[in-house]
Amino acid sequence: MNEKTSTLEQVAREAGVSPSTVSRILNGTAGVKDSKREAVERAISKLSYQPNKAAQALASGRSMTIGVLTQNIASPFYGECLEGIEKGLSGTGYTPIFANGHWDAKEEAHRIALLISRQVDGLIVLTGGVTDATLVEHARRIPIIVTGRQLQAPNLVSFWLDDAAAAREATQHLVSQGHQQIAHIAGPLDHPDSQARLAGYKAALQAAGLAIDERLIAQGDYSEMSGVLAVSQLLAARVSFSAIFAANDQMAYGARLALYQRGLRVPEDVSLVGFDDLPHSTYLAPPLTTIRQPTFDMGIAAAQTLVDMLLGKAPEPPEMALELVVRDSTRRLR
Amino acid sequence: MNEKTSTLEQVAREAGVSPSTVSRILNGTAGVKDSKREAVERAISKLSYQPNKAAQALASGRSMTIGVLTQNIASPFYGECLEGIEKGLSGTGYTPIFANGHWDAKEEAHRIALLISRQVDGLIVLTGGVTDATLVEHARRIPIIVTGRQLQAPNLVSFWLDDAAAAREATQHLVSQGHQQIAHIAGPLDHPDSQARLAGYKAALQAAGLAIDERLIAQGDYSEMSGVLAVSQLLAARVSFSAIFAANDQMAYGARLALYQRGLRVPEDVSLVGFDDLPHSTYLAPPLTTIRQPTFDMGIAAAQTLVDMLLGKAPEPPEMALELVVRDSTRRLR
DNA sequence: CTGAAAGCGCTTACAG
DNA sequence: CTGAAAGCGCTTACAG
Repeated sequence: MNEKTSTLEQVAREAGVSPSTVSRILNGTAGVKDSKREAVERAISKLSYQPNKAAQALASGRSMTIGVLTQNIASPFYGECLEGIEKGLSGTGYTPIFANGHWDAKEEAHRIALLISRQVDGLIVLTGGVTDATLVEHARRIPIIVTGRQLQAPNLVSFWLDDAAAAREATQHLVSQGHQQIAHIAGPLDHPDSQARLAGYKAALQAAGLAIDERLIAQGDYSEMSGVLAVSQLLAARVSFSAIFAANDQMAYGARLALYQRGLRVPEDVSLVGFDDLPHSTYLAPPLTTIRQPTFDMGIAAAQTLVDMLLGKAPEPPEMALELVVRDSTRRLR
Repeated sequence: MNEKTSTLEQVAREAGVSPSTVSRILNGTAGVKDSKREAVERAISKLSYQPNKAAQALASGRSMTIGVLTQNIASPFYGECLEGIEKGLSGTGYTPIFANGHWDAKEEAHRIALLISRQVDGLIVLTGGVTDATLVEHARRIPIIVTGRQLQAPNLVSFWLDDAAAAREATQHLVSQGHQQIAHIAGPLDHPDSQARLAGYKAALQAAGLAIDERLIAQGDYSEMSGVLAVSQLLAARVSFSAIFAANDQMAYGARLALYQRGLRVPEDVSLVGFDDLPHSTYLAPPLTTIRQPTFDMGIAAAQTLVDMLLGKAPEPPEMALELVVRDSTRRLR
């Protein structure tokens, strides 16, 4: 064990050329006589040479890596987006490096600093609580894409979606089906998107001339378990409702289980709407009506936009939107 | 934009000491007079200095990173394990770097080579089709942990669980509830674990003196959709069954939806068992009886064992086992 | 306890 | 088209 790997210098010696030439062949910089190229390629495969990325990064000043800050790699919500980023980066020469912020602004700032000390050439920040100021500061050194907020700054592009409008549309969908008693399971209120979804819910009720009853608003934290508890809370309040709009799919899953355990059928007794359209939502029984987030496409777009910036091109972030997907968990009130 | 970061040399100048001293303070190597330490620490925070990891890796020969090869970061199955690895590594100074193999042996080998060229100090390989020989070869240079196979080699530790025994237990559970017509939804048969689970299913039937009816074995590919299709296929075969054992939870989810769509209740009409115990399975309606994989714990163990190897300690991989978790999707046949 | 110096494995102006 | 040389930002024997 602990064998040494071969170096560029050994390849050069083996091929009878200078290290500079090997480097140029490796990087496709400048033309090189065919005979030498072949000799070098033979030497490379003979020694099964792999360039040392750390040395390349140090010498060139570019690591060819992109830092990606998520909150929680294991969450189904981020998974889709990471796949998109990987896809968007494939073929560009850049490799993603993932880090977890764990929904903690301090931790996020720390992880970003760590990514930067790893010499990432660009940064993709997926939501989170790190301050705008921190991002703007980092953008002075490397290009940044950030999702889930609106932020204007040089060398930084933000992707933002209108959560309030989508929440309003989701609620409006229930209203249009004749529901008048519509409960809401809110997400953590320190998340801007939870606030927006709650606001959209209220706006839709008001627009329909329906009263907002605080007893029909339960507080969750985006976890499945909190969806279960929210339904208990709602039922305990003894204000009847025929529909629930949950601020994310995971809480909708929890709500669905809680209803099931109490013998309440979806959608016969209670219509249910989620938010996110996680991959699993199609497979819920019944399939869940929800707001589709373009997470995968956003991952692709984030990657491509960042690469454009790295290449000095003007970034052209595509338009993306949230959309209501009607499936079987909602039905007209009879 | 493109500001320069500060370097160790600048810190040294600012603090009025030599670069060597700054380096020693950074690494805790050798003692240093308090007055100098303070001066250096002041300089570091004044310049908000962050060491360049690429340079550190090059100079020291250690990158303090661990390569982690998964098949699919976005899958709920790997997510848990990655969380475990992150947790097991936290506080050790090592950072994980994730790569996706996409269930393609060629791609896996390529990703591993890429991780190694990134100078990772160790490797964790989560299942996959890369050959034993490739792993053994790489283990000559860096320590490796591999899951999902039994492999003996120097500088390499493998974690293996007895899928066949667990599948047998799952099936036996159904038998003990009086089920005699038990269907199986198999996983992709080029996966060793799918084969083992199928074998365990058959073994349990034989042990119970029940016939193996090939019409009750449907072929899936571990995806939810294939679970949906498998149920169609099973139903089309017109051989009655009162229970289904799916080779993974995702296919069980698909099966659950397909049964729902046909008006078949779980567990009243059909009992359902999965395999994996994904986080979501607790929230299925009804909560799914399944085989629990210690994915999170395995992630922790993989990380700790690898760090032990890196520290020159004798690795002591803990014992881990699969276990049946009985929830509400199975019931005694009446 | 501390510094000067060599070296890690590359890239890239600079010459030719 | 190609090579010699300097340099990227660190670490670490080697001296003292």
